[in-house]
Amino acid sequence: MPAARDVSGAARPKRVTLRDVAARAGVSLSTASLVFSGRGPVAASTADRVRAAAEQLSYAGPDPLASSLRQGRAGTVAVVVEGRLGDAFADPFARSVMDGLAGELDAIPAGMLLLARVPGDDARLLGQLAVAACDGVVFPLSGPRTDPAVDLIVGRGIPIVGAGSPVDPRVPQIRVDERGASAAMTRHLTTLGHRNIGHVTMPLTPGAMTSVATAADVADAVYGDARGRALGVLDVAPAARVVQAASLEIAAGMTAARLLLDTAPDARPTAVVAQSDLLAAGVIRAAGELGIRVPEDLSVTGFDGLDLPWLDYDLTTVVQDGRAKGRALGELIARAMAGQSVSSQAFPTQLRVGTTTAVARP
Amino acid sequence: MPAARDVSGAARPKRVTLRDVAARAGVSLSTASLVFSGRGPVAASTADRVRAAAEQLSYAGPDPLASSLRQGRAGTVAVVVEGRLGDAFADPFARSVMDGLAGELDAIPAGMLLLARVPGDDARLLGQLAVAACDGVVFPLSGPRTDPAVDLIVGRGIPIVGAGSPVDPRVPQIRVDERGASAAMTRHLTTLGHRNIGHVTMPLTPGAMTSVATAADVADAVYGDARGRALGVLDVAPAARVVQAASLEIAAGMTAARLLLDTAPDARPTAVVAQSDLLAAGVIRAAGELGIRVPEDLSVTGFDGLDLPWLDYDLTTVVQDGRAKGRALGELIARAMAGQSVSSQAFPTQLRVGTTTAVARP
DNA sequence: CACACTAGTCGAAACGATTCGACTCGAAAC
DNA sequence: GTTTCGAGTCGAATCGTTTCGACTAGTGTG
Repeated sequence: MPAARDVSGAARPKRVTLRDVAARAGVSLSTASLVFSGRGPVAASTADRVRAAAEQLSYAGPDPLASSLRQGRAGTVAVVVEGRLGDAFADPFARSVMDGLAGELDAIPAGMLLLARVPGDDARLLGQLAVAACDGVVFPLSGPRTDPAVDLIVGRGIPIVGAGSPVDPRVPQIRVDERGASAAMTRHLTTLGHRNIGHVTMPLTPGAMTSVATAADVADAVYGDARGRALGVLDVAPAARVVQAASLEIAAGMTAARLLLDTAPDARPTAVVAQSDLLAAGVIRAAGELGIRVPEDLSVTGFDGLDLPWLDYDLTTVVQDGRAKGRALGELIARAMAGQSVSSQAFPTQLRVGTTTAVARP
Repeated sequence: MPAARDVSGAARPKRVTLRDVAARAGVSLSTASLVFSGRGPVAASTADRVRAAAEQLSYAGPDPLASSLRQGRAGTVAVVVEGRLGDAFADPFARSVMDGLAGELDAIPAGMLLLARVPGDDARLLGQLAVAACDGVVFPLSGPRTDPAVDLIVGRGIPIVGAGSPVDPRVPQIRVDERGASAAMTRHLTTLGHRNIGHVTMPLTPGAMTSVATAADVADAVYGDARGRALGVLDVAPAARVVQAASLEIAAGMTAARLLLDTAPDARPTAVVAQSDLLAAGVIRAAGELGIRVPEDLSVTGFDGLDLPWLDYDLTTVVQDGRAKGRALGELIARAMAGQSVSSQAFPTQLRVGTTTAVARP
């Protein structure tokens, strides 16, 4: 057979395979395989000969694809993040979850295939999942409550785990009691005497714009954690005015906050529950620009428990350990991939009172 | 053959393959393959029969591993980030590069296999690269100037591209003139009359601690872009005092800045060149805490051109379009994977003067 | 009516490894 | 002296596709 030629016309030498190495070392293909996998008993002298042959032929080790096919495992876990990559990782909490998850995947060991659900192009994610070589799929971040990808992945016989979404009996979860934690936070504020409470939600639906949200909007929310947290607020403060932020960024929190705060002082909420720390930072910033003092005139709360050194406050927030959450997800998918049956687990949060909440002014 | 049984003892039905589908549809294996790949002429009626059979057997499409093996392409590109995942994405500029890169990989199309160079565990990355199924490797972020991984990857016959690192004739680059841009920035300051200039570098070596760096430290730096930027400063201001930050975070910039600023006012630099916008933000913050006014008492410059809405200044900085850089990297690896010969390209930057630099006080 | 051509289909040969069972051979056990 | 055993090695089957070349039947051309 002549050497293969690629489009550019350059001669491409035939690839060296384990067969070539075995031939050169004067052993059988199977023995050579045993040397590289270290799985069987091989005489030291034989092993050396094989390795020497590999060296001479500059054989770089067994082809991952062939190896994977034979072994029936891709050695890879698909991880789906919500939104474009640059946005998905803008949230420090998301980063800490991913960090913990990455550590566990390393330990399996498994590679991490990163897939993004680009807003407005759901088909792309489905297509990628259909052809992706992976042994498991993780949804580590808040995503849509229902997801057609689940059918597809289950159809391929691959285990899935999530962090609250997609909601499906076939998807074991590391589950945070968003609603309960959010209700507890709101109760903290009512206990301080706040009666007029505003709420800034994360986006309730993909492509959300900054807007006032009705109870129906909340109930119909696509994103499960935003929905849960909003419901928690409404459980305790049914009259709360709810504003949806357009993204998780500080600027979005500012914009949303203005909808609540830029009004007559006596109609203005005395407390704002934000669904994330970054949104809370935006609220505080917007308050500052409007001359509203925190916490004297306005109490502000967040969610996640981030370390925000540049914030001049110690934010009252709901602390969850993102890295631990990521690790828990990693352990869950590892067990599922090992064929063990796994079930959803509760993940703890803790209310931490800082300097951004105070008793309501009389 | 009896149904395979896994460790847990649960019966696992034999996997349905294209062969089963073909048999059920009453066509040959090759024809069935043609239906799914859409590569050959197939009668519409035949195609329908095959698809119907697939539906009935709940066949989810060709196995990616087998398909990849046969086609000789993994459909995946490995992307190496520096440091733990949570840290690597803490830098907004890194995120924008990754975002642009992800977009181009989608277009190839290719999956993105994310690998992290965890500090202190170089072996892990090597091991992962040795067994990872991928058609190309991208080093989109600043990494060590030399990297043993290059030999490994080249040995496997896989193309590599980078953004300035690793420095190796076999690695085409999207290259920024770090040194020139940094020198231009420093010249901006000397033109404003600054004579005593401080410099805050990104980590020069893995595991760096906050510390004063000598010219030799700079010359020996492991990380290429930190080295280039520092050399640029020293080109114009050879007497500049150089302090190395321990990370890319704001807090690290603050710590480093104190080493320069917490001193007698007449010995203190009148300008600080920081190697990134986030470090610059830390410098500004540290100055504020020390009662040093920016820009009246101290000019501060950054690098990258991030959008920092929470910073009360318009930072003087070197703007580079991270997303475009990521796209350029994606195009480069795409061409290399297509067998075309590719070569390094220059990537433009632009000096943008903001409100953090002013003429030196007399 | 012979001819070339195309659309449609198929069988068989890869792709590059892993793994199972069988075989050989010398050493230890009885 | 036979039997047993384990270490070491090997041949062959297998993983699930894609693709190449060959084949058939029908269609249009001369």
